[in-house]
Amino acid sequence: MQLKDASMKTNAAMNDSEATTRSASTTEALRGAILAGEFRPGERMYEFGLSQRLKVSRTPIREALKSLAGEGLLDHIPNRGYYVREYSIDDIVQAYEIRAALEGLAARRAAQLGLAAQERAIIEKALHDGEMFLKRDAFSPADRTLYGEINAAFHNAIHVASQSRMLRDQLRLSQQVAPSSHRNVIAFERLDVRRRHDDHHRIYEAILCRDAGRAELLMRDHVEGVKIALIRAISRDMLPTP
Amino acid sequence: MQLKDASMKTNAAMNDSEATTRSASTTEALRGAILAGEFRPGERMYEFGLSQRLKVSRTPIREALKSLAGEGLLDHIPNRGYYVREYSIDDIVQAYEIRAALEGLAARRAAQLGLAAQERAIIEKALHDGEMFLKRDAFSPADRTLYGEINAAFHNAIHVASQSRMLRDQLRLSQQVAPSSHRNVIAFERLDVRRRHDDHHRIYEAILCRDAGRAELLMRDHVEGVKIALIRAISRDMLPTP
DNA sequence: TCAAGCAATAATGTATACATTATGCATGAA
DNA sequence: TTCATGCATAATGTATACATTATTGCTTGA
Repeated sequence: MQLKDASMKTNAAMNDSEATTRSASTTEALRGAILAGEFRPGERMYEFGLSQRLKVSRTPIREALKSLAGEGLLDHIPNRGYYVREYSIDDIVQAYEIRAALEGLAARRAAQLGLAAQERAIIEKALHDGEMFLKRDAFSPADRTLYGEINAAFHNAIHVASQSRMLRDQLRLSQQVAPSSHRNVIAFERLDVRRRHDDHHRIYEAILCRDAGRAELLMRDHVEGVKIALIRAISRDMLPTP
Repeated sequence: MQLKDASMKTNAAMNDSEATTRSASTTEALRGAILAGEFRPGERMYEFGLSQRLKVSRTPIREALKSLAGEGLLDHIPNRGYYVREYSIDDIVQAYEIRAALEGLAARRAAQLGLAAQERAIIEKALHDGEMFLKRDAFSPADRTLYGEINAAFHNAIHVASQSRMLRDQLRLSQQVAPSSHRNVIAFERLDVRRRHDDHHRIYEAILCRDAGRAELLMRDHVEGVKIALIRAISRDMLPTP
């Protein structure tokens, strides 16, 4: 368990990570640890143990746990503590369905409202970076992270362009699923990446043309495509291990 | 302010409302009060004042506030307290867009998975109750609440039938918007209610036929229809008051 | 041998004291 | 007057003591 010390005052020099309160930095630390898979699904989160590890009292720990439960990362059973929420394969597939619907909506709104210059720049950079990426010979594990970032930049710009806080919040919830273990199941072959990247180009064009219906359709199909790829990858992995 | 005492042990006989902890009952009490419009949008929620009113210490109050912030009912500014979140008309319209997408998804899943006998029964009762309701001569304010319940029963049954906790959670978030004030703006004329109720019949048929695509389309259009009615009602109300 | 029940222990829930941060007002100088 | 400064006040943030609830393991009785 690699949790960093979340206390601030005791450490002379703070991280530049802008931690306002211990509650906030504890929340970030725990969220990161959960998403990084440092806790097993179903594992119980003991307040006292966490407070010792993070060098804070139980109070900010409890606040962090409550927040993370609200985000769906933990389950809370009164008088029985917090547990890392388990996401089944089916849950993750469902999350993609939800995300597909919401991303579609975001793309539609982005097309309706139009893109700001800065948003266009970010998207075009993401498209360019994607092209560079695809010129490589092979994809290392680190490359997956890299393309993940390029991909996130593209989608994030559209979320921002949708100009809807609620939509962004809901999208964040639908994306914040499945730590580590399940995530790497996703198929990551050249053809898949190529296809998804081409989707990005088409979606961007539709948004530029202010074709809201088309933007929504393409975006929704794009995310559904990832869902399908995931299902394919799973069923392929399942066959050898009956 | 009509907040009830949220403490349990001091009261000999508890409400049957199954309160497990003071945190939980406080959360319920505050959520209900906010949704009932007992706090004005933008109003600050002082921990100490609330703790006095609800006769509990600040600890459960703080837990409740954190939960409600996670649900989107409050905004939290570190070191500056919690505030009742303000939802603009545009926010509410956006919420309907999100809800339309998610309800559509729920209907699609319900059609794919099929309805259990109990779910069918609930939906048919809601359809029947709606018919009875429409036979009335006039609609009193109390009737709005009644039809609201019938409507909620119908939609809720489909949420359950979608068999997706995440979808239900996200739907709850998208519905838990706009207390009191804004909510009553919605057009509530016979033709509107008739139309929406007919939608329900058609949606149910599509689900029964396991026509997932049609169920989704109809449901989405159904909720979009409410959105349109809302926009119409607003622009109508706007004209007299420049 | 097994089940029921009862400590003992450990965890969560709650209250409260203390620490830190924001806010408003008074004071004083430009 | 106007603005800046600093202190008093009040609010939130944090730690901690105490209360309540779960859990565990042991004892006891059948």
